[in-house]
Amino acid sequence: MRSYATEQRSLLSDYLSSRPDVYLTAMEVANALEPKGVSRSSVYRNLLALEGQGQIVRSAGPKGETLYRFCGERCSDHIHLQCERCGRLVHLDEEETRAVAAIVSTRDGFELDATRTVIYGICEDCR
Amino acid sequence: MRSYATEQRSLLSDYLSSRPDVYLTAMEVANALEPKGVSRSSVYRNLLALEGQGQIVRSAGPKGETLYRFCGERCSDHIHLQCERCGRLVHLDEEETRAVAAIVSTRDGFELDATRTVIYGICEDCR
DNA sequence: CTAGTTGCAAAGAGTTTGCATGGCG
DNA sequence: CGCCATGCAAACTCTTTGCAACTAG
Repeated sequence: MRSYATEQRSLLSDYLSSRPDVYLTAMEVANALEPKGVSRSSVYRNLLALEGQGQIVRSAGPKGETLYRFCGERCSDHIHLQCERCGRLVHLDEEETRAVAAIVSTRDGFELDATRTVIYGICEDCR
Repeated sequence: MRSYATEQRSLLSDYLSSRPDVYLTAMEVANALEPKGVSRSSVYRNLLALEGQGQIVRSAGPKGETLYRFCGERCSDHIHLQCERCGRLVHLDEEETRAVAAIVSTRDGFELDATRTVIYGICEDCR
């Protein structure tokens, strides 16, 4: 099953990649693209597809809202921190990520999934 | 505003505390307690209340489902690991948690929120 | 008594799906 | 052309809310 390069897909990709490091709800994306002629269902269908391809990461906010974040290739190899107050996202570097991985591996040989893990806290500016 | 000790609340607390370290959806809880005579709305209302009191932690699964987990007092001082495959929950000890906190604090003075943070990965048994 | 709590049913929010139309290749 | 993708609207799921009846203190 091949896949077609449609106008809507390209608009969606453009929008997401223009907002890296920001967690967006499907609704925000849909509202942003609706004026450009992308239907709600296409947004949902394509967000799912992009998630399957690993181009965006699906996660969830403290209240359970589903959130999507554009994910450059290079984001799969490190953990992210997120400030619970301002939402700022910080990318740990590979060395820091390895250090965390080392800690968790001492427990049941736990193998860290950096893609899915987000460490929450409060950044200095928000304190 | 004081609070009444009702039959429904006690059933809910009993049920939750009998299942520590397990993430439950509100629906699972509601289905389990419905036969005992607790209505769905009471389950939702009391889960919210318990979350406010810090007795349970609300989080979200990979697909965005809202999950609740009973949280003994002692769980607020350390991070949890969760296996993405079997769902097993591992409690890091305070020393390990401090080590992670130290790593993230080098970034923007980021102050770890151990209550909300869950590190995902795959446990040894599941590999 | 009297304020907090419950159950029900209806309303809401967010997401998914069926189907006919349209567009990429 | 053939197949995939789109748009629309209806269907769905999960959660919240209004209101009258109920109950703990």
